[in-house]
Amino acid sequence: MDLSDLAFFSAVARCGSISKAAQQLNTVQSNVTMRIKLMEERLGTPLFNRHSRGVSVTNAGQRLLPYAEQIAALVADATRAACDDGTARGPLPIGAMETTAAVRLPPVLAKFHAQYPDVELDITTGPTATLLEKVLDHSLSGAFVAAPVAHPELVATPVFREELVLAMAKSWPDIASYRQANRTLTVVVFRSGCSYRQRLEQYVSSQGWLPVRRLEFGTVEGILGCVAANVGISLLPRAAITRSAIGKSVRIEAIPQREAMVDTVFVQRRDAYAGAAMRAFMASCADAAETGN
Amino acid sequence: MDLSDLAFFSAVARCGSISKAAQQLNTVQSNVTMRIKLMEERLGTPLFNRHSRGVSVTNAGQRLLPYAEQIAALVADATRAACDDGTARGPLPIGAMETTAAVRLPPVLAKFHAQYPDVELDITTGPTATLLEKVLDHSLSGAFVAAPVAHPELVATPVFREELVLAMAKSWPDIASYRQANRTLTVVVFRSGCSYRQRLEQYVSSQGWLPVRRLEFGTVEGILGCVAANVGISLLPRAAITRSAIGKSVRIEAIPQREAMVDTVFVQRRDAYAGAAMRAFMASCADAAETGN
DNA sequence: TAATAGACATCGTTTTTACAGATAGTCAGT
DNA sequence: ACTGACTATCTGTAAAAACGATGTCTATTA
Repeated sequence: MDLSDLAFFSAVARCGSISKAAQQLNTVQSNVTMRIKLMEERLGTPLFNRHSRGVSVTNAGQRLLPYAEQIAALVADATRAACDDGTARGPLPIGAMETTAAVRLPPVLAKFHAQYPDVELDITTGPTATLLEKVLDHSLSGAFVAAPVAHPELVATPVFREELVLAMAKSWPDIASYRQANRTLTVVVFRSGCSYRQRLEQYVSSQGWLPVRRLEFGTVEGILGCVAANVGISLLPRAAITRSAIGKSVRIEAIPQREAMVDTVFVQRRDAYAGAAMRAFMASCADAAETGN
Repeated sequence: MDLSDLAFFSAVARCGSISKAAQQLNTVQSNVTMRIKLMEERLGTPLFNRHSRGVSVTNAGQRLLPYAEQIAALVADATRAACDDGTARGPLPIGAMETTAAVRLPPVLAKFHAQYPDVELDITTGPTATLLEKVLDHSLSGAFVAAPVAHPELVATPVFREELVLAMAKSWPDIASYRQANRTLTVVVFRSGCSYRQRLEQYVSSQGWLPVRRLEFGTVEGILGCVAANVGISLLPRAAITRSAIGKSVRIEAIPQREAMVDTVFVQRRDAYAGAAMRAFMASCADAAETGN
């Protein structure tokens, strides 16, 4: 069994079709057919059921599939490990929550890039759940997400600590009045999956502020804009508000410490190879965590 | 990078020589040279330093080596997993301590073989330490060794419990006399690495029986023969003595419970794929552990 | 029911890659 | 300088992979 065989197999399994896999692999269908056939002969067991609308993986294929993926990931790691001569360079795909990317990362990235110009940083923002998935499937080398993270395949290092505060327009009425009047409260939140959103909803319901109307946004600036425009209230890291230009025109109201404090951790796959670029990046983060926190 | 590339690389690294690796891989030297060269080109980093007496791995090679081995092991696992159609068959290399192999295994193996004739059992005996190494490097699928086993990559299942007893010739003088006379005691033991041997030496020294002369043997029968011939005393599982033909002509003396009881566990690699043959074998063991213990 | 479209299998040809063998170059020890 | 043990390179051959065209099967559709 060959590495390209495994790649062919994975592609066919993913696509559920030999023809589609051939396209994706930049080759012709007969080729893929042959390779799969050979593979099946060598293994002595069929990997796919053929039918008129494509193929479906057999039980044997199901058993093979996770291995194929793990092996591919390991080989990728191996090449990285071998090429890694100790100088930080090459691509470094990192994920971050929107707020972290907006508030904490800019100074870190600026310094890091100045120090290691050969590292091609690629920051992807998204909610915690999405980021974790991407780290797990190797499409991100690491990510900044909200604690706690408990997954056997991940390791988390605390980096930042945020105080979540309520943000509302200066002219926003006293919150207590909503409760008394049982008026509908509009909360401006990040898209589903964001852990800050969960905090806010939890807090809102603990305060008995239902019913609630939600407005979703993908960026800090978007949310703050809405808040400033008197659309609703939100829950954001204090730093995200104070450091934003619009932040000056919103009112901040603290919530109880126990519900306000949230740690931002940097997660990586436990088994992934941390190359020089990665190690340097983590060192920079640790630096930032100590000084700027 | 190809799987056979990794095999070539591993072989060269192991042999420290391209020529020797070529022999081992059943191919010619030029071939290996070329493959390694291509590999180095593709990786962009040299993997070996060439000198007149062979090659030595570079730092990059050192980093790659563990991956190469892990990937090879994974691929082997993957093929097993794919081929495994639920019927137990194929090779099943198992390790066992000498005493376990002599006393506990025969009935288990007999029954297992009757039930699963297509499994090619291959029992290797050796001391615990050696067996654990072999399980770790994938040359054994599992092994019966003395508890406790604490290794992150291994899982251990208790199977048998043995009572270790002192064995000596019928005419052997009272042990206390040795201590009083400060005479040299001869102990007949398994070769180094056996955990029963450790127990015996520990017990002997705890009793203040030094000085001691050691005689090493590799088999239960050999040890019992010596013991019966009045050469010395030994520490063995009670069952190993009572079930042996020579056992009738030796005297058994119990030692305190706390030092006598030892568990035999079955260890496997945590990450290895347990095929149908393996699962069936473990079921048989569990059976034997329940009924015959 | 016959035509059709989409999907996999098969076959012959071409291109690429791997292999074996022979030869040349390199370095340490004598 | 010679020798022995290695590795690098070159070359023709053999094997394997890729390609493109064609065949076959089946579910869908007119």
